[in-house]
Amino acid sequence: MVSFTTEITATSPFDFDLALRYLHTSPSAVIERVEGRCYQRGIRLDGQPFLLQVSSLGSVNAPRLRVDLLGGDATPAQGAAAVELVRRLFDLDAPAEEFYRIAAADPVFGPVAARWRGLRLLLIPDPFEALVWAIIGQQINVRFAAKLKAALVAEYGGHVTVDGRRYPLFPEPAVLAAASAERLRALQFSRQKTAYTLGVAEAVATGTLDFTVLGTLPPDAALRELTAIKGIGRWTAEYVLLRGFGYRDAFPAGDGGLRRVVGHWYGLGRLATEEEVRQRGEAWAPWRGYAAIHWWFVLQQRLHPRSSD
DNA sequence: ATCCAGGCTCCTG
DNA sequence: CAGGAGCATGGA
Repeated sequence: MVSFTTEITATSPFDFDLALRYLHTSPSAVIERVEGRCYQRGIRLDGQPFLLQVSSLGSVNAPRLRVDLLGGDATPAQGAAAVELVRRLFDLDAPAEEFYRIAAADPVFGPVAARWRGLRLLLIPDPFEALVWAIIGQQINVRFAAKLKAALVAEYGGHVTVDGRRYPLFPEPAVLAAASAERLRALQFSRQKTAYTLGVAEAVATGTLDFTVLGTLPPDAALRELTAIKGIGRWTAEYVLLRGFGYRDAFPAGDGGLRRVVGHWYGLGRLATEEEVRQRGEAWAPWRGYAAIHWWFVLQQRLHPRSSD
C-alpha cells in the first residue's frame, strides 16, 4: 500500500547509487536499509510513523528520484513534508558543479572528487538523531557505535510495519529523556555517553535546545550554541551541523579518520594534526563538509575492498 | 594482552 | 591559553 508517491529532480551531477553504496558498506546504517536499489527507513511526520522509500529513475547527469511513503495514510501536507525531507536528505538542490570547480583546484583532492563524481552530502533525517549518533560515536569504533545505536533504537524507538516487515524508528527526545541511566548502562553505554545522551534528550525535550532555531543560525553561532552543552565538543557540533543540518561547509577537522586520510594523501607519513587538517580544508571552502564526506567515503572504500573498484 | 576507535572534560604549567 | 592526563568500553 503506497499512500503517497511522486517524482522529483535534482541538480546534476548526482549519483544516487553512490549514496546507496555508502549506506550499504557503512556499519553506521542502523535504521537505513538498502533494498535492491532503494533507500528505505522509518521516519515520523507529525509524529506519525511511515516507511520512506526513495529510488532512482534518472541518470547521473539527469537525476530523477521516486519518493514513496508507505505504512499509513499520508495527508497532502505529509507528502509535501516527505518531499522536502528527501530534498534535504540527499542535498538535491546543491549547486554541485561549483563544488567540482573548487575541488579541481586541489591536485590531490581534485582526482578524488572526480573519481566519485555525483557523491553528495547524505543527511541523517533528524538533527536529534544526528546529535545522539555523534555522541555515541565519540572515541569508539563505528561498528560498536552502530551496535549501541541499534540497541537504543530497539529499546526506545518503536517501529513501523509494512508488508510484515518491521522498520525501526529513532526514539523521540521525550521518550529518551525519560529513560533511566541504569537501562542505558545495561545497553553498554559508558557512564559518559549515558549522561551526555540523557542530557541532550532532556534539553531537546524541554526546549532548552531548539533545533528549529538552531538551523537558522549562521554556522559559527550554531556551533557556539551546541558546544555550550556538556558532552558536545567541537567535533560533535561540526559533525551535527554537517550531517544533521546540512551545512555544506561544516568541517570536523579533528576527526580521526580525516586526520588519517589527510596525513596519508598529503604525504605527511603520519596522522595529520587537527590544525593541519583545518589548514588543508581552507582550500575547499565553502565546501569543506563535502570534502569531509568524500574523504570518509574513500576511507570506507579502503576498508571494504569487496565493493568493486 | 595491547592498542585503537569518527572525543570530551577537567586539570595542569 | 595550550597541552595532556584520565575517562569508558568493546573490537582487532
